[in-house]
Amino acid sequence: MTPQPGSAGDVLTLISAGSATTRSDLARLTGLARSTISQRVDALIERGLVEETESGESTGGRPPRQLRLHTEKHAFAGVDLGATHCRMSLMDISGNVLAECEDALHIGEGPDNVLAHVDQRLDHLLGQAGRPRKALRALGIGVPGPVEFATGRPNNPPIMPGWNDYPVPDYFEGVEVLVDNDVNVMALGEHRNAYAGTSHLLFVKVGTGIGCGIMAEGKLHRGAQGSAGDIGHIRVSGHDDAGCRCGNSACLEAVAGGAAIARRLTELGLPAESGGDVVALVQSGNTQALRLVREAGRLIGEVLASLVNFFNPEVIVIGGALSRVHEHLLAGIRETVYRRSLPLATNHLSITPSRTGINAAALGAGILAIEHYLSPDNINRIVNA
Amino acid sequence: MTPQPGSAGDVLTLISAGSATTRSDLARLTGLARSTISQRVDALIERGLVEETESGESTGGRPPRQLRLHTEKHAFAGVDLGATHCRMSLMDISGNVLAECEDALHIGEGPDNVLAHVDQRLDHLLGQAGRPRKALRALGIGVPGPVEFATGRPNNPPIMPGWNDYPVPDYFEGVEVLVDNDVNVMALGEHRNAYAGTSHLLFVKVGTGIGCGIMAEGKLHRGAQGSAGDIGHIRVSGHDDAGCRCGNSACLEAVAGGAAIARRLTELGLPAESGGDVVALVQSGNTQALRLVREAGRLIGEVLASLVNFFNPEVIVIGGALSRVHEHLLAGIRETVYRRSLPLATNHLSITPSRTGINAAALGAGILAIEHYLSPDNINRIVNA
DNA sequence: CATGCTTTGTTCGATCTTCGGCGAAAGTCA
DNA sequence: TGACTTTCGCCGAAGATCGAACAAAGCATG
Repeated sequence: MTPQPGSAGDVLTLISAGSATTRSDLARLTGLARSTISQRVDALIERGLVEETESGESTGGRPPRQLRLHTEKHAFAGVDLGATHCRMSLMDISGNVLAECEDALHIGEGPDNVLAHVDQRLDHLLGQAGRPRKALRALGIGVPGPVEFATGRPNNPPIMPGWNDYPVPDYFEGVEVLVDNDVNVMALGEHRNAYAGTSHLLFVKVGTGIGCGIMAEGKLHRGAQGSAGDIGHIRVSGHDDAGCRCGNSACLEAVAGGAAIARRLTELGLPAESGGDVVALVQSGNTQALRLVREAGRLIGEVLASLVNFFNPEVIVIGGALSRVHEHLLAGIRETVYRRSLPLATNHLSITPSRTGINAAALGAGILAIEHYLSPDNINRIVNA
Repeated sequence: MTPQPGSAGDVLTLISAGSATTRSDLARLTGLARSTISQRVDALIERGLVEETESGESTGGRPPRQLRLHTEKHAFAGVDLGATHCRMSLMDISGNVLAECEDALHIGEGPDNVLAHVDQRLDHLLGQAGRPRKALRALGIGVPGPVEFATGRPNNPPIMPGWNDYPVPDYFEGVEVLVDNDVNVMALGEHRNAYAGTSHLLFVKVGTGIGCGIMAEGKLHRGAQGSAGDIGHIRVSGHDDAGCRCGNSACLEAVAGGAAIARRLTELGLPAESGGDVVALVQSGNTQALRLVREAGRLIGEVLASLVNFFNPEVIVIGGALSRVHEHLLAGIRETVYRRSLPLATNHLSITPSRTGINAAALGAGILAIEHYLSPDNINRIVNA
C-alpha cells in the first residue's frame, strides 16, 4: 500500500500539472483504487474545480473520459506594476489568458491611487471576459522592489515612494492577494511556461536596473528577508569610479544597467534616456551602442559566472527591456560565463533569451495566484468544507 | 480534520526532531486521536525504532511516558575523507557519537585502498561501541570533490585520482551509503547542530582551498550537477596575476586559500607549507601572517558580499582549518560584507565561526545517513513491511 | 489519608474510508 | 457480429480512524 498520496488536493495537482488526464491515469499514479479516485474526482467536479470533456483516444477498450481543470468557472489576475506602467492579465484556472491590458501608470503616485487603478481595470477585464467579480479567486501582483512575501508588504523599496510597509492585500476584499518582487514573478512565469522540467533556473532581468529571480528545486527562492536575487549591486571589477544610487561604487547596475548605458551614450554625444533608447540605437545599427551593450553583457557575465559556480543552475534566462537586443547582450554574457565558470557547472548550462514576452511579469503574477489557489492544502480545505 | 499528517513516518519525524516527546504531544501536533497515535507508536516500538523511558514531569495529572528514538539498537557512521586524512564517527540513531577515530590516509591511494581502510575502521568502531555489524543501518561519506549525489559517484574530482565515476556505494553490502561533497556535509552538520531553526545558511570552509555548503529551506542545495557551492574559483578583483590550478587567474582560492597564503609567506621568507603552518604563524603572533589572513578575509568577504545579495542567507558560518584563527579572518570578512552588501540583506545576517569542531564533516556525514534512514518514506516502508 | 481533580493511555464498538470484484458501458479488432 | 479490452459506477467487505468510556497515575485539598 502506498503511504498516502491521494487527497483531493493531490489528485488535482496531478490533473493541473498535466501528469494525469483520466481517472485511470490517476489510479495508476497514486496507487489508489479506481473507485477511490472516482470518488475524489466526483468531489472535485461537484465543487466546480474539474470538468469532463468528450472521450479521448481509445487504447483498445472503452475510451477514457478526459479530465481537466474547469476553465469556465474561475478567474485569476496577474498584475505587473513597473516604475511607469501597469500590465494586467486575466486568466482562467489553467493559465490561459482571457484578457489583457496595459497602461502608463506611475508607481510613485502611491498605493491608494495605483491600487484603485488596478481595481478598476480588474472590473474592466472581468467584464471583457464575461465573468462576474466573484469568480475572481486570487490576485498576484509583481512590484519593482523587495516585498515581505508572507504579508504582502513592500520592504523599503527604493523606487516606490509611499509604499513602504503598505499592506497591499488589505486593499482587495474577498480575494487572496499575493505580492512579490517583479523579477520573482518573471522567473516563475518563465519557468512554468518554458522550463517546467528544470529544477534550478535563474531569470536575469536587464532593464533600467538589473535583478534576478531564483528558482531552486522548482520553487522560488526568496531568501531570509525576501531580498534574494538582488544582483544589481554586486561589485564588478575595474569600475570603481562608477558611483551607484545605493551609495557604493562599481555596482553591476551602475555600469551595465539600461540607465547606465544610456548615460554613457549621452556622454558620447548620442542622447539616450532609458533602456528603450539604447535598444533603439542598437537596432538602428549604431556601433557605439552595440559595443556598450556587448560590454555590459561581459560585465553581467562576470557576475553570473560567480553565481553559476555558487548556485549551479541548469538554465539562465535573460529577460527585461535590454533582452530585445539579446544577440549582443548574450554574446557578452556567454563569452564571460563560459570562460570564468567551472566546466562541471557549465557543461549542461544553457543561457538563453526569455521565451515569454512583454507580459512575462503579469503572467508570472497570475501563475503565482493560481498555484496558491491550487495548492493541495487549499484544495483540501475547499473540498472538505 | 487535518488533511493527513499522520503516517508512522511522520510520527517518527516529530519524535526525532524533538517536537514531541509524549503520545499526547503527538496527538496535539498531528490532530489524530490519541488512540490512533498509540497504535502508531506501538508499531514503532515493536520495530525497535522508538523506546519508552521513565515517566516525565506531571502537569497536574498522570505523568506522560516519554518517547525517544531507540538509541541502543541501530548504528550509523559518518566518514570524512580529506586529501590526507580519514575521520570517522559512529553514531546512534539520535546522533550521539558512540566512537570516533582519525587516521592519516591519502585519498590518492584510490577508492579500493581507501574504502578498505574505511571498512576495517568501521568494524573497529562497531567493536568499540559493542554493536554488531548488522546494526549498521546507513553510512554517510564526505569526500573532497564533486559527487553525483544520486548515484554516489565522484564527478571528475581534481584531487581524487582514480575516483572518477567510481560507484562508492557498491563497495559496502547490506548498508545504504550516501556520498556527498565534504563541504555539504559540514553545512548539514553545522545546521542541524547549531542552527536548526535557520532556513538559509551558508557554510564556508577555508582550508587549503575554499568551498561553500548551501542550506536552502533547511535542505542542502546541490545544484544541477552537484557542483553548487564551488566558490573557490570565483574571480576576485585586483589579482589578475595570481594563477590558479583550474587554469584561470584571480580565483578566490588562488589568493585567499590556505595554500596561497602559505606560498606568499614563504616568499616573504617565512617558510610555510599548509594552512596549518599559517595558523601556527598567526598564533605565534607573526604580523605578516596576521596581515595576510586578514587580507584573505577581505577577499573572501568580497565574494560573500555578492552571494549575500544573491542568496540572502540568515547565517554565514566560517569553518575549515583557517577558522582556527577566525578572529582575524572574520574581521576581514565582516568588514567587506557589511560594506558591500545591501542593508536589507545584512540587517539580520550573522557571520560566525563554526560551533562544530574538527569532526564537523564526519558528524554531518553521519547525520546525512541518519536523516536518510529516518525519512518518512523509508520509515513507512519499514513499519508496513 | 481519603476524596476528588487532572492528565495520560488503553480498550472497544461505531463510523467513515478505501478496496476490489462485478457488471454495464463503450470502444477496437478480426 | 462476437470476442476482447479498457473504463467506470455500484456495493459489500475489509480496514482505518474516531471518540466515549474506563483504568492508571499523579496532584490538591481538606
